[in-house]
Amino acid sequence: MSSKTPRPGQRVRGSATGKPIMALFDLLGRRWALGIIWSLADGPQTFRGLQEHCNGISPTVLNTRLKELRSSDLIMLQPNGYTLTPMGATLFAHLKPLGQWSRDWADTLPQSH
Amino acid sequence: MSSKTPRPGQRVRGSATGKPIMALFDLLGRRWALGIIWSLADGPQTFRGLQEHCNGISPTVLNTRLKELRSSDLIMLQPNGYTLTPMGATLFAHLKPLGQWSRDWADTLPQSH
DNA sequence: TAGATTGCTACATTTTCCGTAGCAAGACGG
DNA sequence: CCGTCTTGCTACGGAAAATGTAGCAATCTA
Repeated sequence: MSSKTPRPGQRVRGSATGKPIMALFDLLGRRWALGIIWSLADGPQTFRGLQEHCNGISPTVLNTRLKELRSSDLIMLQPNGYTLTPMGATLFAHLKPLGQWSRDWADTLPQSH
Repeated sequence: MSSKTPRPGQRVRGSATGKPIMALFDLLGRRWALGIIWSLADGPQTFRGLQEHCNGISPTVLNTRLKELRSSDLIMLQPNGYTLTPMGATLFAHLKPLGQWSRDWADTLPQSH
Protein backbone atom coordinates (compact mmCIF):
# COMPACT_ATOMS: atom_id res chain seq x y z
CA MET A 1 0.00 0.00 0.00
CA SER A 2 3.03 2.21 0.29
CA SER A 3 4.00 2.15 -3.35
CA LYS A 4 2.91 5.70 -3.98
CA THR A 5 5.03 8.75 -4.30
CA PRO A 6 5.58 10.26 -0.90
CA ARG A 7 4.05 13.71 -0.60
CA PRO A 8 4.43 16.36 2.03
CA GLY A 9 1.15 17.05 3.73
CA GLN A 10 -0.13 13.53 3.63
CA ARG A 11 0.75 10.39 5.44
CA VAL A 12 3.90 8.92 4.08
CA ARG A 13 5.84 5.80 4.79
CA GLY A 14 7.00 6.25 8.32
CA SER A 15 5.27 9.47 9.12
CA ALA A 16 1.70 9.94 10.15
CA THR A 17 2.28 13.67 10.33
CA GLY A 18 3.28 14.20 6.72
CA LYS A 19 6.20 16.38 7.70
CA PRO A 20 7.87 17.58 4.51
CA ILE A 21 11.29 16.38 5.61
CA MET A 22 9.93 12.88 6.17
CA ALA A 23 8.23 12.88 2.80
CA LEU A 24 11.50 13.98 1.26
CA PHE A 25 13.46 11.29 3.05
CA ASP A 26 10.93 8.72 1.97
CA LEU A 27 11.30 9.86 -1.62
CA LEU A 28 15.10 10.05 -1.58
CA GLY A 29 15.47 6.95 0.56
CA ARG A 30 14.54 4.72 -2.32
CA ARG A 31 17.04 2.88 -4.39
CA TRP A 32 18.75 5.05 -6.99
CA ALA A 33 16.75 8.19 -6.29
CA LEU A 34 19.78 10.14 -5.09
CA GLY A 35 21.97 8.70 -7.82
CA ILE A 36 19.55 9.80 -10.52
CA ILE A 37 19.52 13.37 -9.26
CA TRP A 38 23.30 13.31 -9.02
CA SER A 39 23.60 12.09 -12.59
CA LEU A 40 21.27 14.68 -14.00
CA ALA A 41 23.26 17.47 -12.38
CA ASP A 42 25.88 16.89 -15.07
CA GLY A 43 23.35 17.59 -17.78
CA PRO A 44 20.43 16.00 -19.58
CA GLN A 45 20.38 12.22 -19.85
CA THR A 46 18.31 9.83 -21.89
CA PHE A 47 16.54 6.91 -20.30
CA ARG A 48 19.20 4.55 -21.56
CA GLY A 49 21.94 6.95 -20.65
CA LEU A 50 20.73 6.88 -17.07
CA GLN A 51 20.65 3.12 -17.16
CA GLU A 52 24.32 3.05 -18.04
CA HIS A 53 25.32 5.81 -15.67
CA CYS A 54 23.49 4.11 -12.83
CA ASN A 55 25.38 1.02 -13.76
CA GLY A 56 22.81 -1.68 -14.08
CA ILE A 57 19.60 -0.27 -12.74
CA SER A 58 16.70 -2.25 -14.09
CA PRO A 59 14.39 -0.35 -16.42
CA THR A 60 11.46 -1.22 -14.19
CA VAL A 61 12.86 0.53 -11.16
CA LEU A 62 14.36 3.36 -13.19
CA ASN A 63 11.00 4.15 -14.68
CA THR A 64 9.34 3.98 -11.28
CA ARG A 65 11.88 6.42 -9.82
CA LEU A 66 11.55 8.73 -12.82
CA LYS A 67 7.79 8.85 -12.39
CA GLU A 68 8.12 9.60 -8.68
CA LEU A 69 10.71 12.31 -9.23
CA ARG A 70 8.68 13.83 -12.04
CA SER A 71 5.47 13.98 -10.03
CA SER A 72 7.51 15.57 -7.26
CA ASP A 73 8.69 18.31 -9.61
CA LEU A 74 12.35 17.42 -9.20
CA ILE A 75 13.00 16.24 -12.76
CA MET A 76 11.28 16.59 -16.10
CA LEU A 77 11.42 14.96 -19.52
CA GLN A 78 12.41 17.26 -22.35
CA PRO A 79 13.35 16.75 -25.98
CA ASN A 80 17.01 16.39 -25.11
CA GLY A 81 16.36 13.97 -22.28
CA TYR A 82 15.63 14.00 -18.58
CA THR A 83 16.75 17.13 -16.77
CA LEU A 84 16.49 18.65 -13.33
CA THR A 85 13.70 21.12 -12.77
CA PRO A 86 14.56 24.46 -11.14
CA MET A 87 13.37 22.94 -7.88
CA GLY A 88 15.49 19.86 -8.50
CA ALA A 89 18.48 22.06 -9.16
CA THR A 90 18.11 23.80 -5.81
CA LEU A 91 17.91 20.42 -4.15
CA PHE A 92 21.09 19.35 -5.87
CA ALA A 93 22.76 22.54 -4.69
CA HIS A 94 22.28 21.22 -1.18
CA LEU A 95 23.48 17.74 -2.09
CA LYS A 96 26.55 18.84 -3.98
CA PRO A 97 28.76 19.32 -0.91
CA LEU A 98 28.22 15.67 -0.13
CA GLY A 99 30.62 14.86 -2.95
CA GLN A 100 33.56 16.30 -1.09
CA TRP A 101 32.25 15.10 2.24
CA SER A 102 32.02 11.53 0.99
CA ARG A 103 35.66 11.63 -0.09
CA ASP A 104 36.74 12.85 3.31
CA TRP A 105 34.57 10.20 4.88
CA ALA A 106 36.15 7.52 2.70
CA ASP A 107 39.60 8.60 3.85
CA THR A 108 38.72 8.13 7.50
CA LEU A 109 37.26 4.68 7.10
CA PRO A 110 39.51 1.65 7.37
CA GLN A 111 40.28 0.35 3.93
CA SER A 112 38.16 -2.50 2.73
CA HIS A 113 39.54 -5.69 1.33
CA MET B 1 24.48 -10.82 -2.10
CA SER B 2 24.19 -7.09 -1.73
CA SER B 3 23.13 -7.11 1.87
CA LYS B 4 26.41 -5.75 3.10
CA THR B 5 27.16 -2.27 4.22
CA PRO B 6 28.19 -0.17 1.25
CA ARG B 7 31.77 1.01 1.51
CA PRO B 8 33.70 3.55 -0.48
CA GLY B 9 36.57 1.93 -2.31
CA GLN B 10 34.83 -1.30 -3.02
CA ARG B 11 32.10 -2.33 -5.35
CA VAL B 12 28.77 -1.27 -4.00
CA ARG B 13 25.25 -1.74 -5.14
CA GLY B 14 25.11 0.14 -8.37
CA SER B 15 28.71 1.11 -8.65
CA ALA B 16 31.56 -0.99 -9.93
CA THR B 17 33.92 1.88 -9.28
CA GLY B 18 33.31 2.26 -5.56
CA LYS B 19 33.04 6.01 -5.81
CA PRO B 20 32.51 7.36 -2.29
CA ILE B 21 29.44 9.32 -3.28
CA MET B 22 27.83 6.19 -4.67
CA ALA B 23 28.66 4.24 -1.54
CA LEU B 24 27.13 7.04 0.49
CA PHE B 25 24.00 7.12 -1.62
CA ASP B 26 23.70 3.38 -1.33
CA LEU B 27 23.96 3.64 2.43
CA LEU B 28 21.55 6.57 2.77
CA GLY B 29 19.22 5.21 0.11
CA ARG B 30 17.96 2.52 2.43
CA ARG B 31 14.76 2.76 4.31
CA TRP B 32 14.98 4.91 7.44
CA ALA B 33 18.71 5.62 7.17
CA LEU B 34 18.19 9.34 6.66
CA GLY B 35 15.44 9.46 9.24
CA ILE B 36 17.64 7.85 11.87
CA ILE B 37 20.40 10.40 11.36
CA TRP B 38 17.85 13.18 11.46
CA SER B 39 16.42 11.88 14.73
CA LEU B 40 19.78 11.56 16.42
CA ALA B 41 20.62 15.15 15.58
CA ASP B 42 18.21 16.17 18.33
CA GLY B 43 20.17 14.20 20.89
CA PRO B 44 20.84 10.64 22.05
CA GLN B 45 18.10 8.11 21.56
CA THR B 46 17.55 4.64 22.89
CA PHE B 47 16.73 1.77 20.59
CA ARG B 48 13.11 1.92 21.63
CA GLY B 49 13.09 5.67 21.44
CA LEU B 50 14.16 5.48 17.84
CA GLN B 51 11.44 2.96 17.17
CA GLU B 52 8.83 5.42 18.35
CA HIS B 53 10.39 8.44 16.68
CA CYS B 54 10.63 6.57 13.38
CA ASN B 55 6.98 5.82 13.82
CA GLY B 56 6.68 2.11 13.37
CA ILE B 57 9.99 0.90 12.05
CA SER B 58 10.37 -2.78 12.74
CA PRO B 59 13.15 -3.68 15.16
CA THR B 60 14.64 -5.97 12.55
CA VAL B 61 15.23 -3.20 10.06
CA LEU B 62 16.14 -0.68 12.73
CA ASN B 63 18.87 -2.93 14.02
CA THR B 64 20.12 -3.58 10.51
CA ARG B 65 20.34 0.17 9.80
CA LEU B 66 22.02 0.80 13.15
CA LYS B 67 24.67 -1.80 12.39
CA GLU B 68 25.32 -0.31 8.97
CA LEU B 69 25.53 3.23 10.27
CA ARG B 70 27.77 2.14 13.12
CA SER B 71 30.19 0.30 10.89
CA SER B 72 30.24 3.39 8.71
CA ASP B 73 31.26 5.56 11.66
CA LEU B 74 28.19 7.75 11.46
CA ILE B 75 26.58 6.75 14.73
CA MET B 76 27.70 5.00 17.90
CA LEU B 77 26.13 3.36 20.92
CA GLN B 78 26.94 5.00 24.22
CA PRO B 79 25.63 4.61 27.78
CA ASN B 80 22.98 7.24 27.20
CA GLY B 81 21.87 5.78 23.89
CA TYR B 82 22.69 6.03 20.22
CA THR B 83 24.39 9.24 19.18
CA LEU B 84 25.96 10.74 16.09
CA THR B 85 29.71 10.39 15.79
CA PRO B 86 31.73 13.51 14.97
CA MET B 87 31.67 12.32 11.37
CA GLY B 88 27.94 11.76 11.54
CA ALA B 89 27.50 15.25 12.92
CA THR B 90 29.33 16.79 9.96
CA LEU B 91 27.10 14.80 7.65
CA PHE B 92 24.03 16.12 9.41
CA ALA B 93 25.35 19.63 9.08
CA HIS B 94 25.02 19.13 5.34
CA LEU B 95 21.58 17.60 5.61
CA LYS B 96 20.17 20.18 7.97
CA PRO B 97 19.35 22.77 5.28
CA LEU B 98 17.07 20.19 3.71
CA GLY B 99 14.62 20.84 6.52
CA GLN B 100 13.89 24.34 5.27
CA TRP B 101 14.20 23.29 1.66
CA SER B 102 11.59 20.58 2.10
CA ARG B 103 9.13 23.09 3.51
CA ASP B 104 9.63 25.38 0.54
CA TRP B 105 9.27 22.40 -1.73
CA ALA B 106 6.03 21.39 -0.03
CA ASP B 107 4.64 24.87 -0.62
CA THR B 108 5.23 24.66 -4.35
CA LEU B 109 3.64 21.27 -4.81
CA PRO B 110 -0.05 21.02 -5.55
CA GLN B 111 -1.89 20.04 -2.43
CA SER B 112 -2.73 16.41 -2.01
CA HIS B 113 -6.29 15.26 -1.91
C1' DT C 1 12.59 0.94 -46.22
C1' DA C 2 15.75 -1.05 -43.37
C1' DG C 3 18.17 -0.02 -39.46
C1' DA C 4 19.02 2.25 -35.05
C1' DT C 5 17.53 4.60 -30.95
C1' DT C 6 13.98 6.30 -28.13
C1' DG C 7 10.96 5.53 -23.73
C1' DC C 8 8.97 1.98 -21.57
C1' DT C 9 6.45 -2.70 -20.15
C1' DA C 10 6.10 -7.97 -18.77
C1' DC C 11 7.32 -11.24 -15.73
C1' DA C 12 9.63 -14.57 -12.92
C1' DT C 13 13.20 -14.54 -9.36
C1' DT C 14 15.54 -12.59 -5.52
C1' DT C 15 16.08 -9.24 -1.94
C1' DT C 16 14.32 -6.20 1.38
C1' DC C 17 10.95 -4.70 4.63
C1' DC C 18 7.09 -5.17 7.86
C1' DG C 19 4.57 -6.74 12.11
C1' DT C 20 4.26 -9.41 15.91
C1' DA C 21 6.17 -12.08 19.48
C1' DG C 22 9.53 -12.85 22.60
C1' DC C 23 14.42 -13.60 24.71
C1' DA C 24 18.58 -12.44 27.61
C1' DA C 25 20.77 -9.03 30.49
C1' DG C 26 21.01 -5.27 33.67
C1' DA C 27 18.67 -1.92 37.17
C1' DC C 28 15.60 -1.25 41.04
C1' DG C 29 12.65 -2.09 44.89
C1' DG C 30 10.99 -5.14 48.57
C1' DC D 1 16.64 -13.59 46.59
C1' DC D 2 12.26 -12.32 43.93
C1' DG D 3 9.50 -9.96 40.92
C1' DT D 4 9.07 -6.10 37.70
C1' DC D 5 10.80 -2.81 34.67
C1' DT D 6 13.60 -1.24 30.72
C1' DT D 7 17.37 -2.18 27.86
C1' DG D 8 19.20 -3.95 23.08
C1' DC D 9 18.11 -7.24 20.04
C1' DT D 10 16.48 -11.83 17.36
C1' DA D 11 12.94 -15.21 14.96
C1' DC D 12 9.83 -15.81 11.60
C1' DG D 13 6.07 -15.71 8.24
C1' DG D 14 3.97 -12.74 4.98
C1' DA D 15 4.03 -8.52 2.01
C1' DA D 16 6.37 -5.14 -0.76
C1' DA D 17 10.21 -3.63 -3.59
C1' DA D 18 14.19 -4.46 -6.65
C1' DT D 19 16.60 -7.32 -10.07
C1' DG D 20 17.59 -9.25 -14.69
C1' DT D 21 16.19 -10.47 -19.12
C1' DA D 22 13.38 -10.02 -23.03
C1' DG D 23 10.96 -7.37 -26.02
C1' DC D 24 7.36 -3.83 -27.92
C1' DA D 25 5.71 0.57 -30.20
C1' DA D 26 7.06 4.98 -31.78
C1' DT D 27 10.32 7.99 -33.73
C1' DC D 28 14.45 9.42 -36.06
C1' DT D 29 18.22 8.22 -39.84
C1' DA D 30 20.29 6.63 -43.93
